[in-house]
Amino acid sequence: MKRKNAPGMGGQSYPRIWEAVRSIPRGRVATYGQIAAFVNRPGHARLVGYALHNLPDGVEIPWHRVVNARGAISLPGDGGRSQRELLTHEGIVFEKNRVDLRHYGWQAGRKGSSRRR
DNA sequence: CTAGTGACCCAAC
DNA sequence: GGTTGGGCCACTA
Repeated sequence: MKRKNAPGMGGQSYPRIWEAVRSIPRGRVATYGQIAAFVNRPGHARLVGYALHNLPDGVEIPWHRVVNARGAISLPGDGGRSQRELLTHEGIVFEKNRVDLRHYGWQAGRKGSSRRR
């Protein structure tokens, strides 16, 4: 099948992901899976990571509000530390390099039922 | 088209 | 509780 594998075109999914991330309210965090689902791409959490890595500069995107399913920062190196600082500044409470998705997670509002392992 | 990679996720040891 | 491995699929060269 003729696939448009032309270089430079890349994924149009990126803008969508950026918009979703931009939709994250302050004081809240979203997981890669959540964003992936938001753009109608269930299971493609990696794509979100790709998009964030290819983040365009000049646009205000709260990428620091995006964490992995465990509520931890995946970005290694300095970026991770910066992200923690930013989130803490937003009012997010970090528990040993982890945030409580029950309270800070986007769409968090689940009662009681804990879904973990 | 093939091959390699990855800001992930989950199950198992 | 942390560590290892495999899988998934999109994107790049």
